[in-house]
Formats: sequence, structure tokens, C-alpha cells
Amino acid sequence: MQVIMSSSLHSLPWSAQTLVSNFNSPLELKQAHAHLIKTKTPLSLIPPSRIASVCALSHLDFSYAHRLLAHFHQPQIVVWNSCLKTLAESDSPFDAILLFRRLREFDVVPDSFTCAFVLKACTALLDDKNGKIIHGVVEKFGFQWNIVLQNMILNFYGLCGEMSTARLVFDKMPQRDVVSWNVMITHLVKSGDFEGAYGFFSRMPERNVRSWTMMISACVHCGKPKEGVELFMEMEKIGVQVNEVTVVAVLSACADLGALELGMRIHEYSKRSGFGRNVRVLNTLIDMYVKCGCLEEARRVFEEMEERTIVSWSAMIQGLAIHGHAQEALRVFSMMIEMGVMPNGVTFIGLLHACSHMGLVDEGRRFFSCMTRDYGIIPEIEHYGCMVDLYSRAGLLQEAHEFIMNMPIKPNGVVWGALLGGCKVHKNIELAEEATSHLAQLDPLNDGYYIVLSNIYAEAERWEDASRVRKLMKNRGVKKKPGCSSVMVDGVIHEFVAGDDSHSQANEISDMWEKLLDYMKLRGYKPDTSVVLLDVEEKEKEKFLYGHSEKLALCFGLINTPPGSVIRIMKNLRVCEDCHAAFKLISAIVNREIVVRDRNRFHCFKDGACSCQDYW
DNA sequence: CTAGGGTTAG
Repeated sequence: MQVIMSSSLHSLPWSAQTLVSNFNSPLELKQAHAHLIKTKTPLSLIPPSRIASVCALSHLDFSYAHRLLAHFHQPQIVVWNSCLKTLAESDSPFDAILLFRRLREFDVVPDSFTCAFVLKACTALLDDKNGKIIHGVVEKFGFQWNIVLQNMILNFYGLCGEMSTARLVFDKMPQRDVVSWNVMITHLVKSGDFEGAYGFFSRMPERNVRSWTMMISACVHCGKPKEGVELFMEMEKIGVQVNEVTVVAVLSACADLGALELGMRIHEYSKRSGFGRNVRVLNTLIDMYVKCGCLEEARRVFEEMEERTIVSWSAMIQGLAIHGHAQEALRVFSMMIEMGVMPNGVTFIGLLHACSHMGLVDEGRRFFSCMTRDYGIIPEIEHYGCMVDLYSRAGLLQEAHEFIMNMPIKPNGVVWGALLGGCKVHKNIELAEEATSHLAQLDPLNDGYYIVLSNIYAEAERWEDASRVRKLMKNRGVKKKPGCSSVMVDGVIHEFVAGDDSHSQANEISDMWEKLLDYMKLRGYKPDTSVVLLDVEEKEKEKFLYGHSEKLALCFGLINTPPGSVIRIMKNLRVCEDCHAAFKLISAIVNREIVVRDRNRFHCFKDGACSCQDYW
């Protein structure tokens, strides 16, 4: 029975006041309790919310808390809830589940907040058994009208990988809000169902910034950056206010697409909107400028940053690496260490990448051993891949092979592919065959490996073997991906596929090429027809060679851009030897800088030379 | 009490 209180906390002696209101342990709580009983003071002087939380946090028996709480008039569930909330957010969320069990034993009736906090604990633990129990409680007590709770259940099943259950709950929900749809989209994307996610996105009755942003970043992660940019354009058109998260997502799309103009526009917009100082935005900007071939701009963003994270440093090192500035990448790394920033595994991938692209074998070896010794980072498959690439490119094929054999983890297709690439450059048929035998199992649908092997045979004039590989490729249903290059002119991307002469300016392109060819021949250019795999006449081979997509794109760019401006070309495959030699000469003949982004790095042609120093 | 962001080997 509740006693009508005549006394108050302030009428107690000071020591008792402290005891009653400042207890921090179960012992102090029991002392306070005993004191109140001795002095016949009402128990209600003890703050109820603290009784439960002290009992719970110190793992005291909950029945004591419950006995105490039974003296209070106010609904106890509120007190239990505040305790559940604390536990759910603590580092031992399982205690929240334990407390919930006790609460049920005492026949305390849960409310929707109780369910929410326990569900939060289950979500943190990915505890699907208890999560389902809470789901049952929600249904039993009729909380299905609480949308927030329903959304938490959706999110819970999504995180546990039970998309079909989530789908069932979603379909049964009596009401849905924008969060319900967003939760479904998030988990559909995570489970790899991009189409399903897009379906939900298009059926949503209303969308907010998060819906759009999530869909844009889903596009980027699923290799559809173009669709991501289109969504962004639509967003702008409708007038949805974008935020820094949207900017990060669309900048990643620009990076993948090489869409420099849009990237620059968003950079400007970020500065104006005030989130141009956000570290994540700046990190993404570095990556965007790097991948669009503007190393200068990337450097500037990096240098002007007030605060850098390990991601900023790693992105800059990786950027310098793919642009062939290995020494500078190593200097940036030393600077980072001097400033006391700890590298991570990704930093070392960038460093090893820099070394392998410039043939710094000793430095690479040193970094590989110091990453574990000095920084305690265990090498992963990517690091092993870099090392095999480092040795293979440098012609140390036996060492590369030995390295693979001694790897503590199973080599993957990329590792054997790196060895195969080295075998092509350094003409080692035996090891190439071994690498291919592994690749046939690890990555049988990748056209690149068949092409390289067939190329190696062709160079050694083993035509029968070369055609056997091509037949094998055909039998397995693997098709050679056509080369495709694009060049930006007046803000419009123009795409060229190898051998395509259907372009409206095809004649001008061809005239331009003939003209360049004359100048090139004066400088000693000889077409390198060895890169053409087809078994045809020499003249015919030249025709294929001259139809390479990057050559078409370059001629188109030269015709349609002002003299002196930089031409930026993107290619889906690697540049061939012949195009590489030709572009070096052309850069001197027309006195233009030509930046080519190929499948794995940049080539910056200027004054007759390439930034890769012909080591690729 | 519920949903979204950055660097990664060929």
C-alpha cells in the first residue's frame, strides 16, 4: 500500500539523503533500503528508475529489484524499460534478454518499448531465436500497429539473412512508412538482389533522401554507376535536397564512370553547401579525381584537408600508385608514419601496388615483411596477389611461382592471373601453362586468360596450340569481350567499340588516322601486328589493329577538341602494345597530353613518353 | 526505439 508521504528527501539527515539518492552498487542500495525501513520513511523516496538499473547493471538478482519496485504506484514497466534500454545499448546486450525473461516470470506486462529494447539487443547479437520470441510477443499483445517496432522486426530479419520472413512481415504490416520500404531495400541489396531492391524502390509511394541515396549507392556497389548517376539527375530534377551522404554515393559513381565534369560540378556544389569539409566527402573526392585522371586535383584536395583519416592517406597512396608515381607514394607513406598515423591492410595494398607497377622489387619485399613485423597486419589474398604481380612483372617468374607454392592461403584466380601476365611479358610457356591449368578451375569464364595464353603461343609461332586454346574457349562458351573506349567531348561521352565504322564521323576519323600514320612512320612506327590473334594476312591484321577502340576514340577527340587541351580516354580492357607505342608518338606529333585509363592503371602520354615508363 | 556514406591486388 502506498503511504501518503509527509516526509521528503530534504527532511532526512544529509548522510541518509546521500545514501538514498546516490547509491551506485547493490550494497549501497540495500543499505538505503534498510535505512528507510529503520526510520519508517516511505520507500518511494528511492528513485525507482535507479533501482532496476543498479540491480541489472551489477547483475544483482532481479527479484530483489522487483520486490522493491512492487512498493511503487507508478507503472513499473517504465522502470524496467529504462533498464532494458541501458542493457541493450551496453556491451553485454544478452543481459537485456535475461532481464526480459525475469520480467516475464514476474508477470510484468511488456509494452511496445519493452519489445523495442529487447529486439535491439537481439539485433546486436543476431540472436534469431530470441528475436522470434519477441516477434511473437509483439503479435500477442497487438503491437503490430506500431510501425517503428514493425520496422525493427523487418531490420532484424534482414540482418539475420531471413529475407523471406522479412518479406512476409512486410506484406502483413497493416501500415507502412518510408522507413519500412527503405529497410527492405537495404537488405535486398545486401542479399545481392539488386533487381528486387529496384522493384521496391520504384513501387514506393513516397521517397526521402535516404531512399534515393541508398539506391544510388546500391547501383555503384552492383557495378551500375551509370544508373546511379541517372538517379542523381532525376533527384535534382524533382528537387530533392541532397546531403553529404548522397554526394559520397554519386561521387563514387563518377569515379567508376570517369565522369570528371559531373564530379567537378558536385565538388563545387559541396563547397557551396557547406559539407565540402566532411572527411568522407573529401576522401571520395580524392578517389574520384584519381580515377578520372586528375592527379593534380586529387593532390590538392588531399593537401588542403584539415583532418585526414587512414582512408585519406590510403586513397592518396593508391592514387599515386595507379598513376605510376611510386616514389611519391612511398614518400607520402613515410610522411604518414612520421605523423603517427597507423597504416592498415589497405594502405599496404596501395604501397605494394606502387612497387609492382614500377618494378621496385626490394622495396616491395621490405614492405611485405614489415607490415606484419612492425604493424601486426596479417597479409591477405590481395597482398599475396601484389607480391606475385611484383615478381612476375619484374621477370622473377621462378620466385613468383615459389612464392605461390609457399602461400599459407589458397591462391585465387587473380594470383595465378598475375603470374600468367608475367609469363606473357617474359615469354615463359611452361609456367603459363601451369597458371592456366589452375585458372581453368578457378575462373573458367574469364575471357582474358584464354586470350593471353593464346597470345603467348602465337608469339612463339605455336599456331596449333593457339587455335586449340581458342577452340577450348568456344567450347566453354566464353566470348572475347570487345574493346570499348570512350572520350568526353563538350560534356558528352562518346563510345567506340573496336572495329566499328558506323560512326557519323567515321570518314573524318579514318582520315585523321591516315594523316597521323604518315607522321608516325616518319618517326619509325611499325605496326605491331602480333597483338592481333586472328590467323589472317598481314594487311588484314593491320586493319584490325587500326580499328582498336582507343585509336578511334583518340582520333575523334583530336578532331573535336581545341588544340592543346588534354584528351581523356577510358578503356574497358588493357591498352595493347601497339596502341601504347602509337599514343606515345602521337602525343609528340600533335603536342597534346593524352590520359588513358585502362582496366588497371593510367597511362599519361606526353612529349613522346608515357608516365608508366613502359613498365606495365 | 527503425533505414543510407570513403581507400582494396590482374
